[in-house]
Amino acid sequence: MGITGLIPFLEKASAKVHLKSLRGSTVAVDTYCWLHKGVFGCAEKLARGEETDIYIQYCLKYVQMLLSYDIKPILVFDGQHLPAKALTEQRRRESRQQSKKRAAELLRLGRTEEARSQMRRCVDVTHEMALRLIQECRERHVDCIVAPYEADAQMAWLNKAGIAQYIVTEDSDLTLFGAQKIIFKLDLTGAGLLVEADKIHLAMGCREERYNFDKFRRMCIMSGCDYLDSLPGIGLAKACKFMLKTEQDDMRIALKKIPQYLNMRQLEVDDEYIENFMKAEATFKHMYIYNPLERRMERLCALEDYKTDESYCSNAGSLLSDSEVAFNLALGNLNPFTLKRLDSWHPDHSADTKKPAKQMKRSTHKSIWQKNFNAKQSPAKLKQSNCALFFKKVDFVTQAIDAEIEANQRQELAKPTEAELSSMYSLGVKRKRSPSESSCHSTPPSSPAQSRSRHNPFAKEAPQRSPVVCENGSLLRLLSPNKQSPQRASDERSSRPDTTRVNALKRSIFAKEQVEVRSRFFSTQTDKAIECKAMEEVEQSPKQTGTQAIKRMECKVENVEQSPNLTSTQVTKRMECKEVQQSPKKTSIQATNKMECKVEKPLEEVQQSPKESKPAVVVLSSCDSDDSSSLSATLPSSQEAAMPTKTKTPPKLPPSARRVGLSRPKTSKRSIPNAKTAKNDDNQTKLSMFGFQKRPVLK
DNA sequence: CTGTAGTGGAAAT
DNA sequence: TCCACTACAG
Repeated sequence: MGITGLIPFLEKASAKVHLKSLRGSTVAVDTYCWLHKGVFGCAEKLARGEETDIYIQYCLKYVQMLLSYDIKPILVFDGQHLPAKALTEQRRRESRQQSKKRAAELLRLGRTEEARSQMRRCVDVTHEMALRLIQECRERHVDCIVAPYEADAQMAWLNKAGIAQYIVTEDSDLTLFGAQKIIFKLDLTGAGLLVEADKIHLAMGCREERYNFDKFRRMCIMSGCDYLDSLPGIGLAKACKFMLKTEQDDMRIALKKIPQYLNMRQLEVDDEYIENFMKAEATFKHMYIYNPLERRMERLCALEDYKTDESYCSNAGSLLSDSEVAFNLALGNLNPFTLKRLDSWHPDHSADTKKPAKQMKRSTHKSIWQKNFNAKQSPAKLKQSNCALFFKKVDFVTQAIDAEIEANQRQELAKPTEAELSSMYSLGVKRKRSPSESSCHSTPPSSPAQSRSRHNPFAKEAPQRSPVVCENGSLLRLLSPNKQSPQRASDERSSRPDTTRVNALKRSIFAKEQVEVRSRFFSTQTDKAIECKAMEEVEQSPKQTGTQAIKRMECKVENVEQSPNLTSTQVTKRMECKEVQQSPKKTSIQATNKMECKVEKPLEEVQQSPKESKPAVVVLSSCDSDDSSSLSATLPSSQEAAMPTKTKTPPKLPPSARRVGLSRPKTSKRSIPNAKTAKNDDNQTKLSMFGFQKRPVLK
């Protein structure tokens, strides 16, 4: 449900966000989203009526994650169905029943796969399931609240009242209820998409002074929402166009002008549509919510605020006459539909009957059900936590949480700053030496099983000692002689013994000390074999792409040297470099002249595999006036060995001197047109920046 | 060409 | 339910 296409439409009002930047704040959660996803994991069991708590554990995982970032979660649950939605709910229930029957039949026929898919369709999130989660949350001192009607309105109110600064949901309707900061698509790594209401004008493409929130809400309702289908042929784009065109505030008049303004003569706007439009708008504004501080039901916005006629509020719910019932409903003690009593928890007399189980993390935030809860505290807290380097010592009941928060903080501290990142330019190479390499010949390709484990970020490698880092310049020169000057590189090509000597030296050093050399790739004979393969692909590239501005190069490098004791992570066996957006106009010399390498660490990936070495994107970018010539190599994942290490930008040398000695490989009978030679050189240059040597000339 | 509407696959472990 | 993709209408 929700508004079709609203999240993409709000792209300009949204930004990626991570929970770590929300420390100290309070987040209202649309728990139905979590429950629904959790139910998916155990759909079969539930369909068969078996006992399971998989969905509970799934939700608790999210709760623990929020707590670990010192975020106070408030779990919000749906309450009664609105009369407007009763029909659709009825239909859904029937469809689920049908799925259930079909699933049973398919099972009898032995068609398990099909039965499984039907079972997924028939599972429903019941209030009993919600209550189980609520009970688990109570033990953890995590606030829960059941909305009288829709959780959306309840969360928007919590946001408006300053109790929750953010809302976590998957339902785009939240924006229409007037929530200010909404996080969509929150995942278990803590990343999500933040949509801010005060940026909506950017998405609508209108100046801030001409924008008001009503325009946006009306646009969404026009495009079709839960309470009103759209007029045929009207979607978000047309609705937006119309709302920006009209200055008429009275929708009863404005809506009549839709056909005229949108040049859709055949469109008919009848009075029924207009009435329903007014009702839908009132539903979003005035739905009943529960105010836990005052312990009473209220409208999300007072009728007086909009001078709305109460007759439009027939879909906005009705006030429960018995405040005790309303209170217990909000606490989750009652089944919202039958009002049957299922539990009798009361915040005022709830002693901790049980001691917390081992490792159970408890929230120490103030409860919204506490009599002295003060909503104003939270924004202040938030303000503090906005400081990038703000680390607050949290007085947690359990050490577990404290430790986890500290771990998060350490992790962040360990991340290089932007300045540090830009000063890095080389690939860090985490090398592992395998015995087979002592012969300086390329190792045979690893078995599929092996390579799979290397590609699996969760695959565990043997624990390793912390690497000793070498930044010694002369050692670097020794180890990586072909980087120093083209002259040397070409010398090396002509004199094999040199290379072997260097390799032998490298090996001895690697064997004796655990050294991580902060340099670009070493070039070895093993590498040469790889390079040959890579170069073949590079050669094809100009041919295939011709004069296209964007070339893609993929070099697959296999069997790079390994050294088991260097880093906590893995082995380089395969490296994929993708060249993107390489301007063909740039000559190799230009490109070489100003080429620099930068290392970027995508934070999300770092976050995802904190224990693994950090994945890196290596960007070799030309520093020419325009940035079009850049080469970025994405190392597929952390266990790929080529890892970033710090190195200073190499000294600038005159163009000729800085050509890193790779002449165009004159393989085969393929004659490459002159026009393409430059490009080819360019590629070679880039390869050389990775430490690849010239492809041996084959005659 | 733009925008809407319809279809099929994925969701969790 | 949401997303990506495609077909179709204006």
